[in-house]
Amino acid sequence: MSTPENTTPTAAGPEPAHRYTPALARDIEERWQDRWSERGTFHAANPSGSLTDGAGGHAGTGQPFFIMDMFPYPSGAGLHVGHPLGYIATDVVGRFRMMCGDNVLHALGYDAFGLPAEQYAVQTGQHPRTTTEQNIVTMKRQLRRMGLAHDERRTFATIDPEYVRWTQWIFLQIFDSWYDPEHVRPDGGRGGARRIAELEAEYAAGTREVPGGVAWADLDAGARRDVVDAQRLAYVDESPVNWCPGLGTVLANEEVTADGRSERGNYPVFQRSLRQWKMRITAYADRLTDDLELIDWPEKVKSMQRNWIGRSVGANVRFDVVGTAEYDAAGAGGQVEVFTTRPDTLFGATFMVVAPEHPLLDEVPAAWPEGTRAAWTGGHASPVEAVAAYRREAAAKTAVERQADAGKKTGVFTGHLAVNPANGQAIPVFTADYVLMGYGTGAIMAVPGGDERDFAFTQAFDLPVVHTVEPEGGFPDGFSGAWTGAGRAINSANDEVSLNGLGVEDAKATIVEWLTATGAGEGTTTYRLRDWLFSRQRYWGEPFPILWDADDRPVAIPGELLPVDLPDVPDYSPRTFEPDDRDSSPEAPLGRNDEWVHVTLDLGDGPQTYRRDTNTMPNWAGSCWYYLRYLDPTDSTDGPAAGTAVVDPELEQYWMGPKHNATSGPAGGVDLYVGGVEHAVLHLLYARFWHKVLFDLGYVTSLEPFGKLFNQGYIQAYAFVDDRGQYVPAAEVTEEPGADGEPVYTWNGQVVQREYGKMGKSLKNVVTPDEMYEQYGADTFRVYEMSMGPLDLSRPWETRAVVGSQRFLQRLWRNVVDEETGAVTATDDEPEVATLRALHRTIADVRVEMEHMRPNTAIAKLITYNNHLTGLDRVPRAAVEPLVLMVAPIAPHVAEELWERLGHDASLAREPFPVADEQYLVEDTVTCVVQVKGKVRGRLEVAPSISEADLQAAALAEPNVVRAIDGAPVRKVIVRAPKLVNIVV
RNA sequence: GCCCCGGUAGCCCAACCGGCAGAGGCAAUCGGCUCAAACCCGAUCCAGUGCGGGUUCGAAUCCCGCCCGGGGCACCA
Repeated sequence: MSTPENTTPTAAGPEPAHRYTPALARDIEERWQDRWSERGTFHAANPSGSLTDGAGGHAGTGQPFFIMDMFPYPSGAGLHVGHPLGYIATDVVGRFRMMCGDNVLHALGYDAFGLPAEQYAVQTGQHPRTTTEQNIVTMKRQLRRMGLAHDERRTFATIDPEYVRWTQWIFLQIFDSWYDPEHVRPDGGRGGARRIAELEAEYAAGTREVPGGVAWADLDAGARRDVVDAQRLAYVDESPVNWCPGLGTVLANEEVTADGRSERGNYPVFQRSLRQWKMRITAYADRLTDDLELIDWPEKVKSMQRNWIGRSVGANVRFDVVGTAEYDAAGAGGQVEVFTTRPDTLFGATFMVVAPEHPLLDEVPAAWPEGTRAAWTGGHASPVEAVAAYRREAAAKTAVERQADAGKKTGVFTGHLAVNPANGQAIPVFTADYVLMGYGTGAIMAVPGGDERDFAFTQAFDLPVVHTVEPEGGFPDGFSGAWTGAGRAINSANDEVSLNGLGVEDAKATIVEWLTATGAGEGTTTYRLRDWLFSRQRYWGEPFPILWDADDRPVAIPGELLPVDLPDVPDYSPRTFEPDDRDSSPEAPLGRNDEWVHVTLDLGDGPQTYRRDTNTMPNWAGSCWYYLRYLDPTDSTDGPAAGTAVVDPELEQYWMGPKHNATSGPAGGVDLYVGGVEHAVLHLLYARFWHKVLFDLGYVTSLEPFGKLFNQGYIQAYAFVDDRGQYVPAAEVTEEPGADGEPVYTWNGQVVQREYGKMGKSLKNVVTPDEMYEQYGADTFRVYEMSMGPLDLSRPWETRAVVGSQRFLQRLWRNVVDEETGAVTATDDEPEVATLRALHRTIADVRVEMEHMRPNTAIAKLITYNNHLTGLDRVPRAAVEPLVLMVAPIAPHVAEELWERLGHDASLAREPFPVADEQYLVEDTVTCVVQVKGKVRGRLEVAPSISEADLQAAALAEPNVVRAIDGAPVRKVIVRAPKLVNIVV
């Protein structure tokens, strides 16, 4: 891309003194940015407390409108032009809503804990707080220069001690809660978080049964705590977790990709059994799924969340196993429980499959039972050998290999036989890696007649197939395989129950009823979602506000002792390992400061020695609740609730409560949340979970944190590679048409190839906002970003096209100001009717486009109208002032400047957005298109009110139309007065 | 393999409930301004809507089947 920029005035050029140049734009922009700050123009007014608007008033009659951008991460690399797209978009919406009279709350904080900040600090050899704070300063400067209408009093960073305090406070609320599935919530729903004290009280009173059936009174203090600790929403648990040696920390499932690597850094991840903190997000699985109905989010993101939660309704069925080591002919072997979504096909279960890790396989028969077929044994002499070999093989397979083998069915007979509870048949139990230990019960009943995978397995292992569902009208000719579609049950009856003839849904209900009655199973629901692994072994995160006592049980640090600050440690870089060193173990950097770790405190029963928890929270913690901080960044120090809760309830209700304004839904929440789709299941799921806990505990009234979500597209860029595959600076590449008409790209005389993708340092194609401010000014940059296309679409950056936006603003400037003298040229003449028509048409259209977040088409209409004014000899003030106001949300600095020069003292930030006058929207005449057989043959200028009959007559008389009909008989005439007539001959 | 989004001029993109394929911008060409050029001003050029069917008086738009690009999920019982 060649960028022969020549917009900078040079000494040689006779540049008019008052032209809207980048230099003048800079001057105007910086001046207005200062004024906005000084006047508090964008201070959002709370209904009470110290945060008032710029004039010192509390929230008035305007409806509250809360806009948010996804939390930026202050990266050391600085911004490129792709980053601000969403910020400009929200700014445009915010400024527009403000001009429509809303009380707009828009601020921006910084998500500053986490791996990249830590890695950047380690690289540069400085403390992460130092580099992070520097990065924030840089980013703030870059963003301020863009003219964003943020309330800067409400900014913060997650690393601020006052912020950490509340992150830890919320953790303690979650720690102090358990989930009661029977609890009736304020919103009428069933199931919710309750305080641990209530659980203890119910145990003590005997109104709730203690797990294990013991009596509360018989338990000592330690045992009681164990009972309670196991039920907390934040709990410590020893279980298989994702251990990533390359990062030196454990990771949540959401942070591991499908092929078993870390999302960040792409290192291998291993399953290790470790004692770690978890959050009981699974308790909220139903609500997290169901409440998606209540919010205005892209369907794509909703489906990704539904998919991730993976609710699946079915039944658990228990099969007796008769082949256990201590074989008992009476059937006293163990039982294996399977999960199935198709209990109606139980009669077709001709074998069972358990995951290689299934505990049933810890003991298998010493010899193959009678009836074992050759294909089942894998050539092994005994089940013991066969199973051991297969388990070894499966364990050695990486997630990637397992992935690649999907579809190929491997497995082996375990020697166990199980009894199908429906028909009493003994069926073989196989182990195969297509059954996963981590889902359902780790065991399935295999129904090859109704499941493709099970059928594929029978093809490799010589197993019988029984169909239990027959499609309407019988199986197709020559059908063999699994029938997964609708139909009626067949082959499904025993002495007590018959499904035959029933449809799938009725059959499910009938068999579940029978299973429940006989005790062989019951209806159940499973989820793909697992509890959220919440601890990390890194330095740069929030410490857990938890102490471990002498008995190694967790104790909450009292609220008044928060925040727990990060200790100084000799080395804050994490202990990392060879990425494939699966036997390594995590080591928390916080543990390196002994003085910090060991504390003596009096928590009510005399001074005791405690050991601090040395984990840190994942960086999702800070972004789980930051939207609440914007509402109440000062802890309402002067309000009645003064710092007793994470947010003043009055403020939460005003800004976020259900139906807090005309467009807010039943769940309430942020009115517009803009960000990339990459957080679809991480941040957005975690934040919803925390919000629901806070709801249950009575701290918030909104059911959901984000009422409306919008995913913006990405700004992409071209990159160029030479013959050796090296990237060359994109800005220095020139483009020429080649011999075949295709463009040829050259750099320093050599031909290079063009690629399309991200903007990045290593791709040598970064364009920064600072360059744009320098070459064009912030307003031009904003107009260009907004005019490139619809907000939700990704599109390529093209620096040389920016000049179009600059020309627009220059023409607008010239329509008000004389370039030579600087004098205001707008006249007090009454605009002509044609101009008024154009103006009011523009107002009406721009309003619609702005309300639907389509700044690209709004800008197109503004340009059209501006071009109309350019064509006039003299531009009337009454024609250009509304244009200045309409431009203001998009190019606010130049609009403010023109507004002031036009003689207005006050900022236009809260000036009412123009309203169209209906009388200029009706046209004198409209052009009616006359089609003959769908082809345009003539046009008529007619009155808008023309009747269908008159229009038809006029159309049939039009000379071109008469010629086109050419005497053929008219069969039909379609009239859509006043715009269209179609004549069919 | 399944699901979602997209495909309109050389490029980025408009086109509301099916009704004239073009709002805007970039590039290109020509003209005006200029000693000349840039800037600026004016004008022009350019596609029949990825492909094939269907419905309709009429399809970019609705339906069916493909192709291409982007994204998500992927042995989930």
